[in-house]
Amino acid sequence: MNKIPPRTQKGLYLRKQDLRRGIELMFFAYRDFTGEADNVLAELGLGRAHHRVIYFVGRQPGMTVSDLLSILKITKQSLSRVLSHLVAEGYVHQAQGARDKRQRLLSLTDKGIALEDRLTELQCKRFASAFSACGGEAVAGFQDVLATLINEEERAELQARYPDLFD
Amino acid sequence: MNKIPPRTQKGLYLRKQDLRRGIELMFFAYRDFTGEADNVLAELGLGRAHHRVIYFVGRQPGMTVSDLLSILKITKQSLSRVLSHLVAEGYVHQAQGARDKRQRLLSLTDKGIALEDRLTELQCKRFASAFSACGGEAVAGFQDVLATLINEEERAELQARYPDLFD
DNA sequence: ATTATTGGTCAACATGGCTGACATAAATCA
DNA sequence: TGATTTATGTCAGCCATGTTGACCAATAAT
Repeated sequence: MNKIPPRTQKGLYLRKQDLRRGIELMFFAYRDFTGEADNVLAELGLGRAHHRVIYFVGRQPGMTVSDLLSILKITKQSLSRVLSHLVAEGYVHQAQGARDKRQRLLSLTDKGIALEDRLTELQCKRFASAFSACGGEAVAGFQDVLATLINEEERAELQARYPDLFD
Repeated sequence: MNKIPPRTQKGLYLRKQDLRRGIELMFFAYRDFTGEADNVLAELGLGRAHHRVIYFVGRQPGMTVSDLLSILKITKQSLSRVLSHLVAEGYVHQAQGARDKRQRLLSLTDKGIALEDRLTELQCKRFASAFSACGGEAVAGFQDVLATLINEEERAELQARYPDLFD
């Protein structure tokens, strides 16, 4: 309806130009955010999909394949390929579930932990540097906007799984 | 060196937990940010790679293939495949350069403009909604942190190309 | 006990990155 | 002018990572 955004203080960041800047910043920042880790992974014959698995298994050891599927939102067939590879290469350990023997409870091996540390350290350094440069107010805004960009249902799921994600 | 971040006000957002939150928010937000557009594209037999081309050509009509390559940072072979498809399907027009006849100056056809509008509108709505919900301070922080996450050289290039990206 | 659900695998296909080899035309330099 | 560099493109093939479909096995539900 309002092709021209309101001239109020409130609307000054809702001009088409500002919204497009959001799109562009997301594209460029995401690429560089993942780039360094991608390089390390490539040297090891791994890809970004492997990284995601290692990251989330590292964060929540003992999780099931189903847990992981609901976080990554890919098909179990896609995950299976990547996961099998990580198990074969000795990054991830699968243990039979006690309650349900079909389940494979996932955890990182020492080798997996070492890689997770290395990759997470790379990305954390980037964030630490950006956060320091921008300050606490900016960090809060960054977190707030990113959280709000997430689909509502998804955000509810995540909130349930990781209560501290949206402090 | 300091494994434990400083206990100062300044350091409160530099705990490992906060940095990991950054990693996770980027992952989830980026997925949902691209998700809706991906669905539209899939219906048209296009992918995210086509979207990027359409977006940046729409933003800067008359750009060359080289310009596009330096923005997207993929190989010309990869771009060629996607670009040929878009030209064949009538989304993108190529004109011979006047100054340099080797160049193909890229622009969107009416069909391309319509698609770009549709996709950008989807993503802008998401941003407008998040920006409104979070407020101007948060938006400024969001932009500041994302811009700082970009590699320095890359940021310099972008600054030169798009002077208003980092206002 | 049968059926439905859940957890996982194998096979095959598509997209979109990549490299290498090569062609062609235009611009630029010695 | 002739040689080199630049811009573009093509073909062929590889790899990573998404997708479906068919299927198997363990558990839960009736």
